[in-house]
Amino acid sequence: MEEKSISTEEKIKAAARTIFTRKGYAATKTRDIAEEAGMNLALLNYYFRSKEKLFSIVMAENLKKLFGILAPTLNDKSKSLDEKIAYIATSYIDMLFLNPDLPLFVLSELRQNPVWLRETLNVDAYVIGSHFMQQLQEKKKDINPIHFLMSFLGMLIFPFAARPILQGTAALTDEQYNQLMEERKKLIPIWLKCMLE
Amino acid sequence: MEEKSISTEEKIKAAARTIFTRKGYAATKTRDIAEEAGMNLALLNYYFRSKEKLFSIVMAENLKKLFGILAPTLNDKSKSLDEKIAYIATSYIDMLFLNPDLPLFVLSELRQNPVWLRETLNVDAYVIGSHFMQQLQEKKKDINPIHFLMSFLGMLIFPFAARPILQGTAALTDEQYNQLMEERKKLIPIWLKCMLE
DNA sequence: GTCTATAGAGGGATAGAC
DNA sequence: GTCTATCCCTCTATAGAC
Repeated sequence: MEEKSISTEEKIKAAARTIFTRKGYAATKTRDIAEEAGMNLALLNYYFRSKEKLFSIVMAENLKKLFGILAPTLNDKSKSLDEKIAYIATSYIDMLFLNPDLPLFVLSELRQNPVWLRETLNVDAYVIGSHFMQQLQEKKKDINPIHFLMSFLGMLIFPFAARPILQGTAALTDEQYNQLMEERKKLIPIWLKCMLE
Repeated sequence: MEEKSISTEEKIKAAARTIFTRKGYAATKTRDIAEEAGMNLALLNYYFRSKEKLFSIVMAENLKKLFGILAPTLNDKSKSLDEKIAYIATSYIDMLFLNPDLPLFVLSELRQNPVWLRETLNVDAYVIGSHFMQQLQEKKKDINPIHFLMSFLGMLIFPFAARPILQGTAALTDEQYNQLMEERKKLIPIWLKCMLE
């Protein structure tokens, strides 16, 4: 409620987001978060009741970031199928550039605790039942549109989830990796178009 | 060295594989492994020196399972590009059916500790420098073949990594999910062929 | 080889001074 | 609001009986 408190609370939340998202719930120590935030451990429990409470806030934010981008575009009836695909490919890769740890974090933690999905946002309505999925179904009547959604997201997300492996084994510099991801903004829509012919 | 010991040792290793692969290193308690193995906690440390030692064995096995399938086929010079793709799609999906937690486990743990890759198997030589990659390069001279590898693996792996989300949001029964994965054995090669035209 | 009991460290949470 | 000191539980690892 005080002036200072807002800044401190935000600092803790930012630190928690960083550490939790990078290491996951179990591997994260509250002491690490405090250190990252540049302050004492006791403040975590002063502002947020517990490690778990802090985590749930971070998780909700991350889920929103990961699905929030998707839902509005998927249901934008003014956009054609191709336009949706091109727009999502670009904006999703841009978002993943800024939040590279997000996909693996969400996939891992959600596997342990699938409850989150229902509680925070109802993805089923806005993703599975979206205008985008209807357009896919129309275009390819004999194939379940979920197939295309899985492939689309897989092509977008996998290179970020597997970045350490890719860079390690293919000996890619950061510049080379970044350039590849830039190229994918154009390539993935081309590929999807071809898959839908 | 005794007769009984082999069985017990294997039981522990199997339990460790299950729990570690499902929950990751940090979230796994040695007590859980002991319970899963149906025996006492002290036996873990009798057969394997520590939690970490046991983990490294499981990790090595999992890495081998995940990449071991790939390497021989990727370098089989008697197989055409299309044959390689078709064979890998089928065998990889079959393997993932049996080990659904494998990809997320390896991706997550490797992110924390990229050392593993170099130590256990040199993926760079057998995957990045494979005959498969050469074939891709020849077929599409103006596109980095890593793009196709990323998309191929993404399309194969993502549906398994995201299974809880998919099943939860799309309200898929296990049968429906399994059928989708079966369909992908044929669809993914068709899609890749089209991407390579 | 297998068990029970316990040592010892680490980490989440709180008390209480300022 | 912020800090130090500390409680207390959980978890890994080991000692020692059988």
